[in-house]
Amino acid sequence: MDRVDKIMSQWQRERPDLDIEAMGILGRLKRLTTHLGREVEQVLLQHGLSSSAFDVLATLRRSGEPYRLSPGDLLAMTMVSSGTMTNRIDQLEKAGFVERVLNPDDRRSVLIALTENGFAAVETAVGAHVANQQRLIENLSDEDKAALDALLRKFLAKFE
Amino acid sequence: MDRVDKIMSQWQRERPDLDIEAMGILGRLKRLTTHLGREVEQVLLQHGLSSSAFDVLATLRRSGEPYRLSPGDLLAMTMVSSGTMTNRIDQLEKAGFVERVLNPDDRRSVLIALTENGFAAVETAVGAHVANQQRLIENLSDEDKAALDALLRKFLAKFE
DNA sequence: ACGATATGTCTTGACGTCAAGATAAATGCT
DNA sequence: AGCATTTATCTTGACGTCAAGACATATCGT
Repeated sequence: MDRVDKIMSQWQRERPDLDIEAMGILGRLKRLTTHLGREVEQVLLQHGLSSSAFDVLATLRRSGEPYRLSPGDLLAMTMVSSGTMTNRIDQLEKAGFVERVLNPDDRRSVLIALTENGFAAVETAVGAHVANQQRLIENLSDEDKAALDALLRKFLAKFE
Repeated sequence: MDRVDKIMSQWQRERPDLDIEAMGILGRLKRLTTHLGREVEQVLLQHGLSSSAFDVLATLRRSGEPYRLSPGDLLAMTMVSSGTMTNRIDQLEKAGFVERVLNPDDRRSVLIALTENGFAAVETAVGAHVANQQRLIENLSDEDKAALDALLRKFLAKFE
Protein backbone atom coordinates (compact mmCIF):
# COMPACT_ATOMS: atom_id res chain seq x y z
CA MET A 1 0.00 0.00 0.00
CA ASP A 2 2.13 2.88 -1.23
CA ARG A 3 1.08 6.45 -1.90
CA VAL A 4 -0.22 5.66 -5.34
CA ASP A 5 -2.35 2.84 -3.91
CA LYS A 6 -3.84 5.35 -1.48
CA ILE A 7 -4.71 7.75 -4.26
CA MET A 8 -6.31 4.95 -6.22
CA SER A 9 -8.35 3.72 -3.29
CA GLN A 10 -9.65 7.24 -2.72
CA TRP A 11 -10.79 7.44 -6.31
CA GLN A 12 -12.24 3.98 -6.05
CA ARG A 13 -14.39 5.10 -3.13
CA GLU A 14 -15.43 8.44 -4.61
CA ARG A 15 -15.82 7.45 -8.24
CA PRO A 16 -16.34 3.68 -8.52
CA ASP A 17 -17.53 4.24 -12.08
CA LEU A 18 -14.07 5.24 -13.31
CA ASP A 19 -11.63 2.75 -14.78
CA ILE A 20 -8.44 3.77 -13.02
CA GLU A 21 -6.32 0.80 -14.04
CA ALA A 22 -3.75 2.99 -15.81
CA MET A 23 -3.30 5.31 -12.87
CA GLY A 24 -0.94 2.97 -11.04
CA ILE A 25 1.69 2.77 -13.75
CA LEU A 26 1.48 6.42 -14.75
CA GLY A 27 1.40 7.70 -11.18
CA ARG A 28 4.39 5.65 -10.15
CA LEU A 29 6.31 6.62 -13.26
CA LYS A 30 5.76 10.27 -12.53
CA ARG A 31 6.59 10.12 -8.84
CA LEU A 32 9.65 7.98 -9.48
CA THR A 33 10.99 10.29 -12.15
CA THR A 34 10.49 13.30 -9.90
CA HIS A 35 12.50 11.65 -7.13
CA LEU A 36 15.21 10.53 -9.53
CA GLY A 37 15.43 13.94 -11.15
CA ARG A 38 16.01 15.57 -7.79
CA GLU A 39 18.74 13.12 -6.89
CA VAL A 40 20.44 13.68 -10.21
CA GLU A 41 20.19 17.44 -9.91
CA GLN A 42 21.77 17.43 -6.46
CA VAL A 43 24.92 15.70 -7.62
CA LEU A 44 25.28 17.90 -10.69
CA LEU A 45 24.85 21.05 -8.60
CA GLN A 46 27.75 19.89 -6.44
CA HIS A 47 29.78 20.20 -9.61
CA GLY A 48 28.45 23.64 -10.43
CA LEU A 49 26.05 22.56 -13.17
CA SER A 50 22.27 22.49 -13.36
CA SER A 51 20.71 19.49 -15.08
CA SER A 52 19.87 21.61 -18.07
CA ALA A 53 23.39 23.00 -18.34
CA PHE A 54 24.80 19.51 -18.03
CA ASP A 55 22.38 18.29 -20.64
CA VAL A 56 23.84 20.66 -23.23
CA LEU A 57 27.47 20.26 -22.25
CA ALA A 58 27.15 16.49 -22.22
CA THR A 59 25.57 16.51 -25.67
CA LEU A 60 28.50 18.50 -27.00
CA ARG A 61 31.03 16.35 -25.21
CA ARG A 62 29.72 13.00 -26.38
CA SER A 63 29.36 14.25 -29.97
CA GLY A 64 33.17 13.98 -30.10
CA GLU A 65 35.77 16.25 -31.69
CA PRO A 66 35.61 19.13 -32.35
CA TYR A 67 32.86 19.39 -29.71
CA ARG A 68 30.73 21.70 -31.80
CA LEU A 69 27.07 21.47 -32.75
CA SER A 70 24.52 23.96 -34.04
CA PRO A 71 21.61 25.01 -31.82
CA GLY A 72 19.41 23.05 -34.19
CA ASP A 73 21.42 19.87 -33.66
CA LEU A 74 21.27 20.37 -29.90
CA LEU A 75 17.54 20.93 -30.19
CA ALA A 76 17.05 17.68 -32.04
CA MET A 77 18.86 15.78 -29.29
CA THR A 78 17.32 17.27 -26.17
CA MET A 79 13.50 17.41 -26.03
CA VAL A 80 13.26 21.14 -25.40
CA SER A 81 11.89 24.06 -27.39
CA SER A 82 14.03 26.43 -29.41
CA GLY A 83 13.48 29.24 -26.91
CA THR A 84 14.65 27.01 -24.10
CA MET A 85 17.77 26.08 -26.04
CA THR A 86 18.60 29.71 -26.78
CA ASN A 87 18.27 30.46 -23.09
CA ARG A 88 20.46 27.51 -22.10
CA ILE A 89 23.16 28.54 -24.52
CA ASP A 90 23.00 32.14 -23.26
CA GLN A 91 23.57 30.98 -19.69
CA LEU A 92 26.41 28.65 -20.66
CA GLU A 93 28.04 31.37 -22.72
CA LYS A 94 27.87 33.78 -19.77
CA ALA A 95 29.47 31.12 -17.59
CA GLY A 96 32.25 30.68 -20.15
CA PHE A 97 31.47 27.02 -20.85
CA VAL A 98 30.56 27.43 -24.50
CA GLU A 99 30.97 30.06 -27.17
CA ARG A 100 29.03 30.86 -30.29
CA VAL A 101 31.18 30.71 -33.40
CA LEU A 102 30.05 31.62 -36.87
CA ASN A 103 29.12 28.77 -39.14
CA PRO A 104 31.13 29.37 -42.31
CA ASP A 105 28.74 27.22 -44.37
CA ASP A 106 25.47 28.91 -43.41
CA ARG A 107 25.21 32.47 -42.23
CA ARG A 108 21.81 31.89 -40.62
CA SER A 109 23.45 29.45 -38.35
CA VAL A 110 26.01 29.38 -35.62
CA LEU A 111 27.99 26.65 -33.93
CA ILE A 112 28.07 26.14 -30.19
CA ALA A 113 31.59 25.20 -29.20
CA LEU A 114 32.71 23.76 -25.89
CA THR A 115 35.42 25.93 -24.32
CA GLU A 116 38.32 24.48 -22.35
CA ASN A 117 36.50 25.31 -19.13
CA GLY A 118 33.32 23.78 -20.45
CA PHE A 119 35.13 20.61 -21.42
CA ALA A 120 36.75 20.39 -18.00
CA ALA A 121 33.44 21.00 -16.22
CA VAL A 122 31.55 18.30 -18.06
CA GLU A 123 34.45 15.89 -17.86
CA THR A 124 34.46 15.84 -14.08
CA ALA A 125 30.70 16.11 -13.71
CA VAL A 126 29.98 13.16 -15.94
CA GLY A 127 32.03 10.82 -13.79
CA ALA A 128 30.11 11.75 -10.66
CA HIS A 129 26.87 11.65 -12.61
CA VAL A 130 27.19 8.11 -13.92
CA ALA A 131 28.32 6.87 -10.52
CA ASN A 132 25.24 8.50 -9.03
CA GLN A 133 23.04 6.89 -11.67
CA GLN A 134 24.52 3.55 -10.77
CA ARG A 135 23.74 4.17 -7.11
CA LEU A 136 20.15 5.10 -7.90
CA ILE A 137 19.38 1.73 -9.45
CA GLU A 138 21.47 -0.40 -7.12
CA ASN A 139 18.40 -1.66 -5.28
CA LEU A 140 17.20 -3.49 -8.35
CA SER A 141 18.48 -6.97 -9.10
CA ASP A 142 20.12 -7.65 -12.44
CA GLU A 143 16.98 -9.41 -13.63
CA ASP A 144 14.81 -6.47 -12.55
CA LYS A 145 17.06 -4.04 -14.36
CA ALA A 146 16.94 -6.04 -17.55
CA ALA A 147 13.17 -6.49 -17.36
CA LEU A 148 12.54 -2.84 -16.56
CA ASP A 149 14.79 -1.64 -19.34
CA ALA A 150 13.04 -3.89 -21.85
CA LEU A 151 9.59 -2.69 -20.79
CA LEU A 152 10.58 0.96 -20.86
CA ARG A 153 12.11 0.53 -24.29
CA LYS A 154 8.90 -0.96 -25.60
CA PHE A 155 6.75 1.72 -23.96
CA LEU A 156 8.95 4.57 -25.11
CA ALA A 157 8.94 3.29 -28.68
CA LYS A 158 5.33 4.42 -29.00
CA PHE A 159 6.42 8.03 -28.61
CA GLU A 160 9.65 8.38 -30.57
CA MET B 1 18.55 1.22 -31.52
CA ASP B 2 16.46 4.01 -30.03
CA ARG B 3 17.59 7.49 -29.06
CA VAL B 4 18.87 6.37 -25.70
CA ASP B 5 20.94 3.67 -27.37
CA LYS B 6 22.48 6.34 -29.59
CA ILE B 7 23.39 8.46 -26.60
CA MET B 8 24.93 5.48 -24.88
CA SER B 9 26.95 4.47 -27.91
CA GLN B 10 28.33 7.99 -28.18
CA TRP B 11 29.46 7.87 -24.58
CA GLN B 12 30.86 4.42 -25.15
CA ARG B 13 33.02 5.73 -27.97
CA GLU B 14 34.12 8.90 -26.20
CA ARG B 15 34.52 7.61 -22.66
CA PRO B 16 34.93 3.83 -22.71
CA ASP B 17 36.15 4.05 -19.11
CA LEU B 18 32.70 5.01 -17.79
CA ASP B 19 30.20 2.45 -16.53
CA ILE B 20 27.05 3.67 -18.20
CA GLU B 21 24.87 0.67 -17.45
CA ALA B 22 22.32 2.75 -15.50
CA MET B 23 21.92 5.32 -18.23
CA GLY B 24 19.52 3.19 -20.24
CA ILE B 25 16.89 2.81 -17.57
CA LEU B 26 17.18 6.35 -16.27
CA GLY B 27 17.28 7.94 -19.69
CA ARG B 28 14.25 6.02 -20.90
CA LEU B 29 12.36 6.77 -17.72
CA LYS B 30 12.96 10.45 -18.14
CA ARG B 31 12.13 10.63 -21.82
CA LEU B 32 9.04 8.50 -21.37
CA THR B 33 7.74 10.61 -18.51
CA THR B 34 8.30 13.78 -20.50
CA HIS B 35 6.25 12.41 -23.40
CA LEU B 36 3.51 11.13 -21.10
CA GLY B 37 3.37 14.40 -19.19
CA ARG B 38 2.82 16.32 -22.40
CA GLU B 39 0.04 13.99 -23.51
CA VAL B 40 -1.66 14.30 -20.15
CA GLU B 41 -1.34 18.08 -20.13
CA GLN B 42 -2.92 18.39 -23.55
CA VAL B 43 -6.09 16.62 -22.53
CA LEU B 44 -6.42 18.55 -19.30
CA LEU B 45 -5.93 21.87 -21.11
CA GLN B 46 -8.84 20.96 -23.36
CA HIS B 47 -10.89 21.03 -20.17
CA GLY B 48 -9.49 24.36 -19.04
CA LEU B 49 -7.09 23.01 -16.44
CA SER B 50 -3.31 22.87 -16.25
CA SER B 51 -1.81 19.70 -14.81
CA SER B 52 -0.94 21.53 -11.64
CA ALA B 53 -4.43 22.95 -11.24
CA PHE B 54 -5.91 19.51 -11.86
CA ASP B 55 -3.52 18.02 -9.36
CA VAL B 56 -4.92 20.20 -6.57
CA LEU B 57 -8.57 19.96 -7.58
CA ALA B 58 -8.32 16.19 -7.94
CA THR B 59 -6.74 15.88 -4.50
CA LEU B 60 -9.62 17.81 -2.99
CA ARG B 61 -12.21 15.86 -4.95
CA ARG B 62 -10.96 12.41 -4.08
CA SER B 63 -10.57 13.34 -0.40
CA GLY B 64 -14.38 13.14 -0.29
CA GLU B 65 -16.92 15.31 1.50
CA PRO B 66 -16.71 18.10 2.41
CA TYR B 67 -13.95 18.54 -0.23
CA ARG B 68 -11.78 20.63 2.05
CA LEU B 69 -8.13 20.23 2.99
CA SER B 70 -5.53 22.55 4.48
CA PRO B 71 -2.61 23.71 2.34
CA GLY B 72 -0.45 21.51 4.54
CA ASP B 73 -2.54 18.44 3.73
CA LEU B 74 -2.37 19.26 0.04
CA LEU B 75 1.36 19.73 0.37
CA ALA B 76 1.78 16.31 1.94
CA MET B 77 -0.05 14.70 -0.98
CA THR B 78 1.50 16.43 -3.95
CA MET B 79 5.33 16.51 -4.07
CA VAL B 80 5.63 20.29 -4.38
CA SER B 81 7.06 22.99 -2.15
CA SER B 82 4.95 25.22 0.07
CA GLY B 83 5.58 28.21 -2.17
CA THR B 84 4.36 26.27 -5.16
CA MET B 85 1.23 25.22 -3.32
CA THR B 86 0.48 28.81 -2.27
CA ASN B 87 0.82 29.87 -5.87
CA ARG B 88 -1.42 27.05 -7.12
CA ILE B 89 -4.10 27.93 -4.60
CA ASP B 90 -3.87 31.61 -5.54
CA GLN B 91 -4.46 30.79 -9.19
CA LEU B 92 -7.34 28.44 -8.43
CA GLU B 93 -8.92 30.99 -6.14
CA LYS B 94 -8.68 33.65 -8.87
CA ALA B 95 -10.36 31.22 -11.26
CA GLY B 96 -13.14 30.62 -8.74
CA PHE B 97 -12.42 26.89 -8.37
CA VAL B 98 -11.51 26.96 -4.68
CA GLU B 99 -11.86 29.37 -1.80
CA ARG B 100 -9.90 29.85 1.39
CA VAL B 101 -12.06 29.48 4.47
CA LEU B 102 -10.88 30.05 8.02
CA ASN B 103 -9.98 26.95 10.00
CA PRO B 104 -11.96 27.27 13.24
CA ASP B 105 -9.59 24.89 15.03
CA ASP B 106 -6.30 26.60 14.22
CA ARG B 107 -6.00 30.25 13.40
CA ARG B 108 -2.62 29.78 11.72
CA SER B 109 -4.32 27.59 9.23
CA VAL B 110 -6.90 27.84 6.52
CA LEU B 111 -8.95 25.30 4.62
CA ILE B 112 -9.04 25.12 0.86
CA ALA B 113 -12.58 24.36 -0.20
CA LEU B 114 -13.72 23.23 -3.63
CA THR B 115 -16.39 25.57 -5.00
CA GLU B 116 -19.32 24.38 -7.07
CA ASN B 117 -17.48 25.44 -10.22
CA GLY B 118 -14.34 23.73 -9.03
CA PHE B 119 -16.21 20.53 -8.35
CA ALA B 120 -17.83 20.63 -11.78
CA ALA B 121 -14.52 21.33 -13.50
CA VAL B 122 -12.67 18.45 -11.91
CA GLU B 123 -15.62 16.11 -12.31
CA THR B 124 -15.65 16.38 -16.08
CA ALA B 125 -11.87 16.63 -16.42
CA VAL B 126 -11.20 13.47 -14.46
CA GLY B 127 -13.29 11.37 -16.80
CA ALA B 128 -11.35 12.52 -19.83
CA HIS B 129 -8.11 12.18 -17.91
CA VAL B 130 -8.51 8.56 -16.90
CA ALA B 131 -9.66 7.64 -20.42
CA ASN B 132 -6.55 9.32 -21.75
CA GLN B 133 -4.38 7.46 -19.26
CA GLN B 134 -5.92 4.23 -20.45
CA ARG B 135 -5.13 5.17 -24.03
CA LEU B 136 -1.52 5.94 -23.18
CA ILE B 137 -0.81 2.43 -21.91
CA GLU B 138 -2.94 0.56 -24.41
CA ASN B 139 0.11 -0.57 -26.37
CA LEU B 140 1.29 -2.70 -23.48
CA SER B 141 -0.06 -6.20 -23.02
CA ASP B 142 -1.71 -7.14 -19.75
CA GLU B 143 1.40 -9.05 -18.73
CA ASP B 144 3.62 -6.08 -19.55
CA LYS B 145 1.42 -3.76 -17.53
CA ALA B 146 1.50 -6.04 -14.51
CA ALA B 147 5.25 -6.53 -14.76
CA LEU B 148 5.95 -2.84 -15.24
CA ASP B 149 3.73 -1.84 -12.36
CA ALA B 150 5.43 -4.32 -10.06
CA LEU B 151 8.90 -3.11 -11.02
CA LEU B 152 7.98 0.53 -10.64
CA ARG B 153 6.43 -0.14 -7.26
CA LYS B 154 9.61 -1.80 -6.08
CA PHE B 155 11.81 0.97 -7.48
CA LEU B 156 9.65 3.76 -6.08
CA ALA B 157 9.63 2.17 -2.63
CA LYS B 158 13.27 3.18 -2.23
CA PHE B 159 12.26 6.84 -2.32
CA GLU B 160 9.06 7.09 -0.32
C1' DA C 1 2.12 31.79 33.36
C1' DC C 2 5.60 32.44 30.05
C1' DG C 3 9.59 31.96 27.23
C1' DA C 4 11.36 28.76 23.81
C1' DT C 5 10.34 25.95 20.14
C1' DA C 6 7.46 24.05 16.59
C1' DT C 7 4.05 24.47 13.07
C1' DG C 8 1.31 26.40 9.10
C1' DT C 9 1.21 29.53 5.50
C1' DC C 10 2.86 33.02 2.61
C1' DT C 11 6.49 36.12 0.32
C1' DT C 12 10.42 36.96 -2.39
C1' DG C 13 13.64 36.41 -5.99
C1' DA C 14 15.74 33.44 -9.21
C1' DC C 15 15.33 29.81 -12.70
C1' DG C 16 13.73 26.86 -16.46
C1' DT C 17 10.23 26.07 -19.62
C1' DC C 18 7.04 26.85 -23.50
C1' DA C 19 4.22 28.78 -27.51
C1' DA C 20 4.02 32.15 -30.75
C1' DG C 21 6.02 35.09 -33.50
C1' DA C 22 10.10 38.04 -35.25
C1' DT C 23 14.22 38.23 -38.02
C1' DA C 24 17.60 36.96 -41.30
C1' DA C 25 19.57 33.99 -44.68
C1' DA C 26 19.22 30.08 -47.87
C1' DT C 27 16.75 27.54 -51.24
C1' DG C 28 13.29 26.61 -54.79
C1' DC C 29 10.47 27.97 -58.62
C1' DT C 30 9.43 30.23 -62.66
C1' DA D 1 17.46 37.05 -61.91
C1' DG D 2 13.71 37.75 -58.63
C1' DC D 3 10.01 36.45 -55.65
C1' DA D 4 8.08 32.96 -52.50
C1' DT D 5 8.94 29.56 -49.31
C1' DT D 6 11.64 27.24 -46.03
C1' DT D 7 15.06 26.95 -42.54
C1' DA D 8 17.77 28.46 -38.36
C1' DT D 9 17.89 31.12 -34.47
C1' DC D 10 16.35 34.39 -31.25
C1' DT D 11 12.79 37.35 -28.67
C1' DT D 12 8.88 38.07 -25.88
C1' DG D 13 5.66 37.28 -22.32
C1' DA D 14 3.47 34.07 -19.40
C1' DC D 15 3.78 30.10 -16.25
C1' DG D 16 5.30 26.79 -12.81
C1' DT D 17 8.77 25.63 -9.72
C1' DC D 18 11.97 25.96 -5.81
C1' DA D 19 14.82 27.43 -1.61
C1' DA D 20 15.10 30.44 1.93
C1' DG D 21 13.16 32.99 5.02
C1' DA D 22 9.26 36.00 7.11
C1' DC D 23 5.31 36.04 9.98
C1' DA D 24 1.65 34.56 12.99
C1' DT D 25 -0.22 31.21 16.02
C1' DA D 26 0.17 26.84 18.87
C1' DT D 27 2.29 23.91 21.89
C1' DC D 28 5.64 22.40 25.18
C1' DG D 29 8.52 22.51 29.28
C1' DT D 30 9.42 24.37 33.51
